Amino acid sequence: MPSTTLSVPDDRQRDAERSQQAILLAARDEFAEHGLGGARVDRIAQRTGLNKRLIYYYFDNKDRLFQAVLEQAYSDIRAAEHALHLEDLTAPEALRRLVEFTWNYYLEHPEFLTLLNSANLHKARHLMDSNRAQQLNSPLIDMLADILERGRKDGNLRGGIDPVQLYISIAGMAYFYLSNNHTLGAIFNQNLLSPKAKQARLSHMSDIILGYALAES
Amino acid sequence: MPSTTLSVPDDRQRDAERSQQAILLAARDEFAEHGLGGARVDRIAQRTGLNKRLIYYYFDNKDRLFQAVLEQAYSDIRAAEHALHLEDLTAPEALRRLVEFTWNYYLEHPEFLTLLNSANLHKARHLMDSNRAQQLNSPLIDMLADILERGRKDGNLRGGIDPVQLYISIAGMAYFYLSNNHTLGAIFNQNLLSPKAKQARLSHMSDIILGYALAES
Amino acid sequence: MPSTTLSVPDDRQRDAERSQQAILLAARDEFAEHGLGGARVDRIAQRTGLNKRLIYYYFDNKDRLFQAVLEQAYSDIRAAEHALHLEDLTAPEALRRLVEFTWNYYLEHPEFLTLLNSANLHKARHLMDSNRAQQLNSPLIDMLADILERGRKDGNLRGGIDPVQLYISIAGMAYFYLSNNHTLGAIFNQNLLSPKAKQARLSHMSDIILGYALAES
Amino acid sequence: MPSTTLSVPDDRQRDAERSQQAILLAARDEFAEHGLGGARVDRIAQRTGLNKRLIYYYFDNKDRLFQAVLEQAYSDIRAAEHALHLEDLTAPEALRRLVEFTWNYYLEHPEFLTLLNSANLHKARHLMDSNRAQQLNSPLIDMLADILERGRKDGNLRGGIDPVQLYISIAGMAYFYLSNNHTLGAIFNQNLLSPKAKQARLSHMSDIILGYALAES
DNA sequence: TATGAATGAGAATTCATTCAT
DNA sequence: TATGAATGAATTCTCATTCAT
Repeated sequence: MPSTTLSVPDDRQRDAERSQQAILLAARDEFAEHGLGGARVDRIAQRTGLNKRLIYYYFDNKDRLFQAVLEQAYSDIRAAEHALHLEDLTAPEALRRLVEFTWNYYLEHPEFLTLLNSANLHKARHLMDSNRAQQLNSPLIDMLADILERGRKDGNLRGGIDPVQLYISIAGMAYFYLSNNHTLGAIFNQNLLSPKAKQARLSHMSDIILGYALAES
Repeated sequence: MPSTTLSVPDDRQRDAERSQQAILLAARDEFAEHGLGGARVDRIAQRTGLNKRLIYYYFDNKDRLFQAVLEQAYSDIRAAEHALHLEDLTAPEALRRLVEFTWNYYLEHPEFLTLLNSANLHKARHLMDSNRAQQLNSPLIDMLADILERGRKDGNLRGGIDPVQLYISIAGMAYFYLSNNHTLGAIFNQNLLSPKAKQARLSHMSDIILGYALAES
Repeated sequence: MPSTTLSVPDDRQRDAERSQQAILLAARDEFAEHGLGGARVDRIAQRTGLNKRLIYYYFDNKDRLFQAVLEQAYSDIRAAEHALHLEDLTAPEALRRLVEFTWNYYLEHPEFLTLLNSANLHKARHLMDSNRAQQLNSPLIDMLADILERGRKDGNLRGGIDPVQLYISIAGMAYFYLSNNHTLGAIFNQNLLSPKAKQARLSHMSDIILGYALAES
Repeated sequence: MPSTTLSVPDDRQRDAERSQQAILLAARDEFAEHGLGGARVDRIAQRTGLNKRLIYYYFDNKDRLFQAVLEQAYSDIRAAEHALHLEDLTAPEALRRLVEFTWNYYLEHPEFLTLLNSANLHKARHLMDSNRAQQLNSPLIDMLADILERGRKDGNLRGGIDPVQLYISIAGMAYFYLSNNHTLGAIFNQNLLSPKAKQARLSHMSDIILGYALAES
């Protein structure tokens, strides 16, 4: 009567897992498109093809579903950050790589940006209620601190750089450009997402960050 | 004895104007707090003390009200930008002043940040439908281009800097810090809005921007 | 100081009269197009170019306005009926003339049909509340009775025809065709209002009525 | 023991069907009493005892509900027409039977008349949007054409009668009397719906129609 | 006479959520 | 686990009507 249930999930469990993932994905897209207030549980159900009732079965209510989506989003980006392996590069190369990574991740995960906007509109309440809080902690800050320290020692980065400030600046330069691309595009009357424009933005960001961090020779 | 009648609007006009302004202010706060989807017309009416019907009388529907709020927000920041008079300063000083202005404006007008987030969530549709579009155009870009050109000529700023890229970077560094301060605060477990933290952020931003723009000596 | 006011209306009175007529006309069209429940006081005001408040000033409320419109509509058709002078014709010609008149009046006053529909939807309550009730009484019934009697005496119409029944039949054959032309057109998939179709309808109606009323020879 | 399951729908299905029918019936009465513009969704819900939300669940909005009501009304009268079996009668008898049927159907289904009025007020838009359009097509026209042809061949009906014109005349004579009975009653100051009056009306209609259609001997 | 501003009661529609199976 | 039916509480928007001048 025991117990292989944990290691060998039966079909029902696999279906359950699959349903939850489908809901999570559909909810992520819905919340990203419409925000928390504009998202519709009905639409999420439609997106999955599953019954609306199931959403409540697995996630209790809309707010908890949003919380789960946020947790997943953070979990995803943390996994990507872990895969970076900046420690194998010189400090300046690592810094450049970090700028590239940030830019590309935001570019490839536009939903992440709007989800964060929504989370902040609600004063990060959903994150603070989360008990998977540990996954919020970015390893990047420690990695960045290491890089900065390593660069300082090697003499190819200047000293005295605050890793948190630098991280926020890198993220901010990418984030603002992409998150606000619609209003910026309207104001400047130009397409900020053409391949050329995207390339130019990354160059500019790298120039600024490395211009700031490189040791003066 | 006659004739100040032109400069002194009668009560009716004044009331209409006043009512519209009151609605606009209340709506701004409501939209800023809750986003477009989360805002409630009822609450806006309550905030003004006026009848809900009046909101529809003057603004037709929630979307047009949001549009009017955005127009006002842009109109306000453009007015502040006009008052800057950067042309009286040296190029490096003007640049530093611009960074400060951006930072302080966002700090003092947190509603502006969330309004822009909402506008972008809706793909800037409300701005594009606006026929007060000219007020979107920031004079800052031209001012910044002038500064950069002046600095290059005077030999105290490096050449080849794109004013649009630089503007977005300045704005982005301030915007991201403030707009996302709740999630960032949760992640870093620190208060980003203490006086000290705010001072540190402004210093960092100025350092980065000026470090990038100053001519190498 | 005295008194020509009754016979020589001053400008203000003329304006007042003109405003009331404008409202009445606009209201007639609005009620005819949308029915009593679907009519909008705002739209009536817009149609006149006058202020909405004026409608209430002159007509108290929407129901009384509808009542006034109905009274006017009956007054108009009674005036047209009075102008018929059927007494100058032989009985069969008078009958044919009456069929023609009915058909043409309905054709030229489509609003009359929908107004009557609305009046009946409300169980003629507005007419019964009217104190201009006398204008409801159609002279046609008496005229028709005279014709039928005259024809019987002259031997060119059969006897024993009830004028009320005949009147309702004439009216009904015209009314139903025109009032229900949209649904009939949809069912029969043909245009009932082409010149040819209208001509055919009038012929058919005359045939039926005269076929019924003419004395067998 | 198994297997009547196919013929006996389970409770859920039965309830859904029953709810929809209840809504349809209540809506029919509400629309018939007040017209489309005057009908209230709230009242329809109250009439059914069901939740108002359910109306939208099944019928989307008020206009589509009205459309469904119209479709049902047409479906009902078509079913009654199908049950007539006029082909077993001689042509004159069939014609008389048709007049009687029309009169009695309108008399027993007064809601049908006001529903049609409303449909026409809206220019039959709801019917034209219906994709159950085939149920609009009355078999009566074909039946009537057959009768007329049969009568002509048998020599007991005159030739050259247009079935559409005749159908509209029969319907119109009944419709107008009943649909406008309130205004007619007010004008003629008599009760048009007393048993005697109803009998007289049917006689008159039959006289007119048969007088018109019978072959002259 | 005429008008723009303002309102309360409602009316259609929506939405998150629960029921029953 | 999964689902269609059902609901109460909003929520946006409307409408006839009145206020104040």
